[in-house]
Amino acid sequence: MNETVPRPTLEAVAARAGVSRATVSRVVNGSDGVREPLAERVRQAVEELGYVPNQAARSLVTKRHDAVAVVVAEPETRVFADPFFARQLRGISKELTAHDNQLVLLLTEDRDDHARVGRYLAGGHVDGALVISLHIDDPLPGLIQRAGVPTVFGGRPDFNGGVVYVDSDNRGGARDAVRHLLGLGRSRVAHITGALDQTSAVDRLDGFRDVMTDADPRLVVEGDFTPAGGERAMRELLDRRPDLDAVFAGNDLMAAGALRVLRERGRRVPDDVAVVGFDDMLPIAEQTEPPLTTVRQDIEGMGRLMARLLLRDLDRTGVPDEAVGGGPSSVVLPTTLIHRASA
Amino acid sequence: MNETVPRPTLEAVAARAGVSRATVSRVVNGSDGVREPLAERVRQAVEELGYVPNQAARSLVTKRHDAVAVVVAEPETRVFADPFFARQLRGISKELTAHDNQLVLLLTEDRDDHARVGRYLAGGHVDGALVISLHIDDPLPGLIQRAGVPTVFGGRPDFNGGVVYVDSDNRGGARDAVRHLLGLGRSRVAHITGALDQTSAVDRLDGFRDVMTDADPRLVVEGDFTPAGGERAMRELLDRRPDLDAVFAGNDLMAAGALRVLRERGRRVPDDVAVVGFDDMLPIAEQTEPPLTTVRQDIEGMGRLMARLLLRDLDRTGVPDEAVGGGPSSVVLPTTLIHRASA
DNA sequence: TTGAAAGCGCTAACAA
DNA sequence: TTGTTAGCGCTTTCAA
Repeated sequence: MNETVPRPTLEAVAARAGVSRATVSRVVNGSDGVREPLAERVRQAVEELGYVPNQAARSLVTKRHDAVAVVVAEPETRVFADPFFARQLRGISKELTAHDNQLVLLLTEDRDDHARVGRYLAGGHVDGALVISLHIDDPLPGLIQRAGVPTVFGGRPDFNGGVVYVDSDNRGGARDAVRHLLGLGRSRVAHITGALDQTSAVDRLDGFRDVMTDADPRLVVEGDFTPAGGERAMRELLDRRPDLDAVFAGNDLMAAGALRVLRERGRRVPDDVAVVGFDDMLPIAEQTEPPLTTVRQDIEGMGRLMARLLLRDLDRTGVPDEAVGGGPSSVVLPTTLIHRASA
Repeated sequence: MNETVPRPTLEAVAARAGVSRATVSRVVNGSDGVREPLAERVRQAVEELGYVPNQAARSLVTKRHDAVAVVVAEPETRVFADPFFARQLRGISKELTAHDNQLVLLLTEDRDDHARVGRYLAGGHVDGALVISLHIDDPLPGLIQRAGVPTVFGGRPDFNGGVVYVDSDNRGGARDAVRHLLGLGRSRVAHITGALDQTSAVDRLDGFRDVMTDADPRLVVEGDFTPAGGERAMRELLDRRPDLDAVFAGNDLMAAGALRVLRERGRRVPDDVAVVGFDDMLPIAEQTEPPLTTVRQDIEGMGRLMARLLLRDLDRTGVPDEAVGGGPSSVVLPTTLIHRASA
């Protein structure tokens, strides 16, 4: 099972084709300036020998790796249950693949992993980093900054400073959701927040408060983005304010949990209680009972955009940021309210 | 945002510590044979300069990368909805991390990606590969074999040949599930299979048939491992054989879908129809209504074991397999029936 | 125990 | 257009 056959080198190809290493290198890298008959001979030699360039040697001189680290800063087990992560990853992967970049996945389980990640990024294995699912007060951004690696964050970080991030308009989306509920004639609108150590949850809560300026504090319960958390929160809300007539949940998973509790308690949705979620996570949002009205955000698109911004930045090799207008800037993507049966 | 500061090299550290490059290299790599005072001086220089070894240069000479590719051969969107993937990945990541190996993730979206993956593996970027979620007739194993990269598969491949894999005892687990249903006095036991282009689904079906040797073919419907597929299959089963009194679903997600349909059709679980799943995917299996009796497999453990087998193989550098007993061999992990309320 | 020197496989000036 | 040559930063004999 061990690899034993030594791979052919540029040298070997050159010898076989009867040219110099430089010529082979040119052909292999698609730079022009090699006359066709020669190029063809080289290609044939490459083919015959099954030559594949040694990436380490190439990186050593080019200082490029065509690889990007994706750091998933999720110390909780949420990453298991929440398809959000997989979807964003898929978007990132697609975009990186389309530009021939490799994805090096760095999963950080706990704080100990941070040092390892910092070391890895500082080690110059990758050209850049994408950080998703960052939590408030996470030391990761500091480490990354110190490592000096170009980075794009998924979701607004909890500090300011010239970092680039891609996020959805969480606050605006939340406002839309709540306004929709008010438009339905509801007045006692509750909110189940996400985990408040993430800015997305904080921003959605802020959006809720923007509209419900004088909401009873008992109408807001902190959840954790999981279905179980949604159930727990819903129970608490019903206990505190049995007269509530609408719920805005911080994501669809929690909304699904809330729907279960409402059914269990005999409340009809949307007649007694209208429910709006966030994400439009399919197929979940379509399959709840009743199907969920929710705020759509394009999770895969966010992933793709993150990768695109990073790659664009990486391509401007050597050109100082000032010369091209300050580098890439953060993007906040719009959300859309999707009307289904729950509100 | 672009990296501009050149990293310090071994040379720089050597100069600062007043020693040769060789000595620095020895200290950095923890090989003994450097006297303490000198070693200390080197360590200090490393610290002051913030030196981190250049992995490309190191790989060029050692031919090691301390990186492993994880190939997810999932062309469907199932990877989004099914936590199976994330869980196995987490196990792999933990084990690799514990041994200071990096995880390079290769997501293959469609057949076109195969060539890319083959090229990557052949390119000698990684020391080995882990392949999960392989489908029957997938050309990937062939490509990988040609690339000559040590590989461990997650799940039994659909061909024989000296490949190493880690799998659960799908067939045995299925038998346990069906026998449990029979033990409950059920006789008209149906089976919702997984996607039959994966050996895990085939093996579970075989296990079902081992016990239900003369089952009505109408009691078997092909599903696809998704909740929606479970619903569809359950509807079809009820239409075909309204008198069925038990269902063994190929995984918990489908079981959850089946439970929804049973409730919708007014069948009580387990009174009218007993249901058993597969995976013990938490929290799903615990939160269905009623909680799911299911066959547990240790998904994360499988991931960890795959990584361990690969790394063990990798460590035997240069030693021919014959000398150490034929290399690692495949492992089939036992399953456990978990009793909850659904059967 | 330490250092000098060769060379891993490649790219990129520079020359021809 | 093609070839020659000098490294990229590191490990690893081999000598001292």
